[in-house]
Amino acid sequence: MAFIEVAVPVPLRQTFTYFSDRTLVPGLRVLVPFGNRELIGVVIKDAPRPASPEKIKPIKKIYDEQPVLDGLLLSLCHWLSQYYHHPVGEVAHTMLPVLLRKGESAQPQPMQFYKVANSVDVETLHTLKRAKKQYALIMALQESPLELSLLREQYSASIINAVKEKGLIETFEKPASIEDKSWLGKLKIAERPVPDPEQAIAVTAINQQTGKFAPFLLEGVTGSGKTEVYLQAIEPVLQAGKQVLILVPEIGLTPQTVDRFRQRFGIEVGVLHSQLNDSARLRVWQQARDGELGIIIGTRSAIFTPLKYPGMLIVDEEHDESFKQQDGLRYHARDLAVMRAQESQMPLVMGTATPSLETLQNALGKRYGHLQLTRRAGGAQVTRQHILDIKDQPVRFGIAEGMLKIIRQHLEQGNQVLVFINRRGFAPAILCHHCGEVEQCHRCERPFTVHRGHRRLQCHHCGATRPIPSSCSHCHSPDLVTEGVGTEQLEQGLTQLFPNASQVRIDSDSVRGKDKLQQILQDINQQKYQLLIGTQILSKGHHFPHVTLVVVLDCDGALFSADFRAAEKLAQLITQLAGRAGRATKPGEMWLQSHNPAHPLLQDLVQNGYHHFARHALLERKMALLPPFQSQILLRAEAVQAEQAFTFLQQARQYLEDAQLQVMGPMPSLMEKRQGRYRFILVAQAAHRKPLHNVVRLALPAIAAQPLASRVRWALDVDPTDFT
DNA sequence: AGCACGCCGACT
DNA sequence: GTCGGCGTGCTC
Repeated sequence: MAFIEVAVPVPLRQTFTYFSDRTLVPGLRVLVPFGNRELIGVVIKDAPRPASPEKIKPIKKIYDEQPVLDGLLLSLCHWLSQYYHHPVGEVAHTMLPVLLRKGESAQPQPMQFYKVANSVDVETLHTLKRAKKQYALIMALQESPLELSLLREQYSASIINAVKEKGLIETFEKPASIEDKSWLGKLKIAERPVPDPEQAIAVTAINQQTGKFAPFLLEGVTGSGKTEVYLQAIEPVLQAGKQVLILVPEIGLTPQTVDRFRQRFGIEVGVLHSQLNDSARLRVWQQARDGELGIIIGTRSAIFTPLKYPGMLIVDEEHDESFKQQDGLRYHARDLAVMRAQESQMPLVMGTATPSLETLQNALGKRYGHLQLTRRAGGAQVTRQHILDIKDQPVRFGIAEGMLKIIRQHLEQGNQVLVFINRRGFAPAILCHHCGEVEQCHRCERPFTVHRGHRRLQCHHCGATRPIPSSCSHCHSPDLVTEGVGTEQLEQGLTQLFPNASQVRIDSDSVRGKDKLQQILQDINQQKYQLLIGTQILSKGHHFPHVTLVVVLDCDGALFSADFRAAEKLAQLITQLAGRAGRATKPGEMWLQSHNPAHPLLQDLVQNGYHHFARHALLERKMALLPPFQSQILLRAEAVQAEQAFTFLQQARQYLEDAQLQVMGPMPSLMEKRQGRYRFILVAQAAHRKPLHNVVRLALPAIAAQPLASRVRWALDVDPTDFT
């Protein structure tokens, strides 16, 4: 008889003890009775003899022979639970593919194949000469048998059924087997370009660290060939029979990206993206665990893929926000990559043209190796950036008069124009249309946020509020502006202003659906549209050779946002956008509309580029006592009755009072109300991670035990990136 | 989170 | 008289 500690998927910060007639290794899935239901939990370790053994229930079923969380992933699970202060059972659950959470086998499954029936001869084929598609299917199968799901992707159900009815094809099963490292035999390196000196230096630096924990920031301007560095850096890793895991942003996982890796090495690439179905996902997971895949490319959650032969980790577009999970276990895949690289003693390459300030600070502080690519391949020209002062200018639909003229010029030359609305982190600041002065909190020197509902300004740093003023505190002009324009308003306005230009809107609403985005992007590059209106999505990974003008409308919103990261995000966006437009023969220009053309961050960005901007922004963060120089933990609460959420945080605040911590709030979240619930946040920060986490760890049980804790929805967010 | 138990309002 | 509203208490 053995007592076993099991992590159960419930939001309780504890494990539960069960008994079993045999000892169980950590990481196995087991079925356990829990209250009046049964749950699938993960074995954590042997438990000591419990104080009250009569309460202990038996383990009902053991799912695995072999742990689904190996030693390294299990220790990552514990780390996650500690660091993100999240219930260990939920962490374990999040780390597993959906089907494994439901009790599916983790072993390779026999695969169903279709082949041409033995009875089929030339004559029967002849009868198909009018059924072209059926004929093609048979010919394809004659080439080689195909797997069920693969065949379904290429041929419609009616065609498959038709030939099946005629008895022309039959299924057979390929027994499950583990083809450990089978890819190694197929590995052959396609011809590769000669790296330029900077690329060569980067590749060499990375490869000198094989088998060691070695994080690198690969800071390379757009078009400088970061992917080529990845490709050449992983070459010896693969040749040594080790695996490479590559994380890419949500939107960056295109077939082209995958093809580039597949073609260079001639081996199958495991792909994990958000639209993949559960069984395909499980198969890649299993193949990676059993060493059957050399390269795995995936989005955020791919960081939990087990690797039998861990060789190297790559995080592409390291700065991308999609690496941070925004609900449940709010982990950051880039930070987890660092943990995994450390655990498995392997190099980690984080590549981007616009490093996050967190990573940049680590690189400047020599904790990460810092590799730079400053040269653009193929003589591509830099998009010239300008700032358009819109103080006192007539503005129509968010576009200044002067800007309209420039747009018209580009359209008349038959070029495409991209109008970009920056709504991210949009917190309406109030500023003077005459002098550009922004109303600020005197104590924090941070802009006030307008809260229309209460007709008040509020400082999102200290929580102070005051009424909305009627005139500018600097020049006394009554012409104060707050709100930016929405996409729809802009779209209507542009139709009115440029009736002859066909336009398309690209935001998360208009591109919902699997291939919609790819289709629109294709249409854009075939010049079916002249005016492109868009948000975030446009800045990621796609290239628009016919766009010669990029207009960014609301820069002020980001420069004076209550979200201190808004300026960094704006700079990343502008830089990424600038890299996407134009080409060698058709250089592009970019115009940024602002009431504050002299703003140092904006000036720095336009004149000296992101590289320079980021180093300045770091200095500002340091002076303002903000991340990455301070650690933050955010407590969110939401409730139908605003009062309840507010009071909950107010009470929670008491438990967080500590000399080493600064606690701010509670204050309304930037987006005060969502889905009928009022949302508030409380921010705790400290210069050092340790005391902050210690205080939170001690306070949590008390916070969770508050009567209001079960009445409001609340959650912790460690290292928050989003204050909406 | 779920799920049961428990105590007060408008229905067959 | 019962169905069901959601408050609160527990889960090895």
